Amino acid sequence: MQGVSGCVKLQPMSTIAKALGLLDLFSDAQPALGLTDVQRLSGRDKATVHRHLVALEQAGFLEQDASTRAYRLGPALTRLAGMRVRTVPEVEMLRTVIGNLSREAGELVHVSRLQGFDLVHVHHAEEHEHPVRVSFDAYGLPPLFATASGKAYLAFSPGGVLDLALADPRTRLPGAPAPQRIEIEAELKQIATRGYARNRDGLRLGVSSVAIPVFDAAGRAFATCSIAYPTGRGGKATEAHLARLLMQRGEEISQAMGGSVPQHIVQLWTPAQERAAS
Amino acid sequence: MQGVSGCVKLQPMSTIAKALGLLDLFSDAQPALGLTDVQRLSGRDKATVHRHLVALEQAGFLEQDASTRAYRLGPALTRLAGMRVRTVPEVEMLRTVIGNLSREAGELVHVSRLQGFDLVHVHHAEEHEHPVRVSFDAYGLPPLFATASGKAYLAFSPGGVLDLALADPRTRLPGAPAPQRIEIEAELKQIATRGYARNRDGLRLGVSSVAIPVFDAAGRAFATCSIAYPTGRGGKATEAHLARLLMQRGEEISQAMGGSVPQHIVQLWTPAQERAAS
DNA sequence: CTCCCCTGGTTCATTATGTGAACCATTGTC
DNA sequence: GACAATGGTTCACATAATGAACCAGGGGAG
Repeated sequence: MQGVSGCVKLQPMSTIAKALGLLDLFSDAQPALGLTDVQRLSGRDKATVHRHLVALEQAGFLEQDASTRAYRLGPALTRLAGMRVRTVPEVEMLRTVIGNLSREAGELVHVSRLQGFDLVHVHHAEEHEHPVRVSFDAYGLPPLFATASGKAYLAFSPGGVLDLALADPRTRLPGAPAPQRIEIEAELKQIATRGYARNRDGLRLGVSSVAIPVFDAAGRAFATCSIAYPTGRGGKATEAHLARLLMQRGEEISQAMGGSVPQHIVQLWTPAQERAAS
Repeated sequence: MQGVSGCVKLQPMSTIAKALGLLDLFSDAQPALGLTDVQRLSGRDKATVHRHLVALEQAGFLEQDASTRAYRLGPALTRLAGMRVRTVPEVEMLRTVIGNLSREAGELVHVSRLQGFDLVHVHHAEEHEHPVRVSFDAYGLPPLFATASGKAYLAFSPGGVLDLALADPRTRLPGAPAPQRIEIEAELKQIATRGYARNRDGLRLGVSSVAIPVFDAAGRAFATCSIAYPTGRGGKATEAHLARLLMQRGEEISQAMGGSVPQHIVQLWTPAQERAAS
């Protein structure tokens, strides 16, 4: 029954790859696996699997529950991941994932981090060949309420944050009237159920964008990722398309920055059929 | 020159262990290593090291900087660590590390998490043989200002938290007068420079304790770990000894819960001579 | 510019190392 | 008490890891 895996034996997979591959069998749905579970899922021989599991356990990548004998992810992972987050600059962590997103979206992608109520630029990527491009200022601090990013952040933060943001004049465009609390609340609620925030010509004429929050390890929004595009490039369909790409990459982006997306938002971002195919 | 490593060849280290061992060469001080760096540090052959590095990279445990060709810890670590934090209950994550601490301290060890200003019990360990033991109530919610844990948390949290805590009557013993702001501030400052909080007979007569905060991935205090002992068991020397054990394990404890200790506090907790020997 | 040394990376014969069918030991269920 | 799970171990076999020697590029120093 096993051994009929579709892949051709091009270059004989290293034992290291095989062992590390076992870690990918653990999931949110199945966080603890017994020896035979792993054996079944991997399709490899039981003895081999066992030796690999022991090796991974000795390195701290797995740990074994004393009573059930089941294996689960080990403490070395948190240790090393912590080190990575501390030592690798955010820009580096984001480069590939944001680059890919920009390439597949064909538009400008931004990541900003929140400092107080300022959206400070972290990284951007513009890997496309459109002759018409959106210009931007990496050093500007756009007001929260005038951007998709700002609204994405507020929509996925606890209620108190909105109160503080409304009280701060720097969160709106200079000269603009204070946003109506009731209207904003309705819009944020929409965003929270839709999964992403949008903005059409709100900050600069001719520039639209969609945005989602980025979550830290505790599941709190602390940054945002947005795709900006010339409003002329398309209507509702374009927006929906870009938003979908963005949400598909949402989990990857939070993970790249050392965080993780709360489960209920993962479900919001992942269409049911895609989730089924994993 | 190599091969003179002191360890006897009891059981020939698996290639998996060898490869995973390479990850331990990365540190806060040296977060990026070139091929020859790794080769030197590991003492293994260059070709071997290279194959291992490639295997680790392909699995996402390392990534290679495109320009410098140096390797650094990869994104798979944050992905798996996030999964571990989500799926493994806190109690499980803490069991071994807290158990060890209790064994070496010979006293009761507690971990509590902050929910609002309540210290809710997460896990405890009591791995010792003293005939005299400290009893405790896992379901009680002791007032912040009456415990070492509470003060440890406040001392390592931003200033605004103290204001809120002072305003809340639940943070003090029923019937007790409100703490004097100026005195509390002085004590917290002491704790912050000393590295740990202490309590002698403050909550219950005959029970003393020392405590440190536990930090999340963003370096914010969100829980505490304390050692409780009968006041009669010793004086200042005992307290200092237990506090030292606690601080030595501090980083491990935060890491076990998926967080990491801010660098300046690691230095506070680790005596200079110990840091040199790594 | 050439030489030299130091990188990162690759080759290929040798053999140590990982492999897996068959085996044992426990546990729990009918 | 038979049976079917589970986790774990053994040992002959051959696959996959090893490392000395090799290549290629890049940056100083002279």
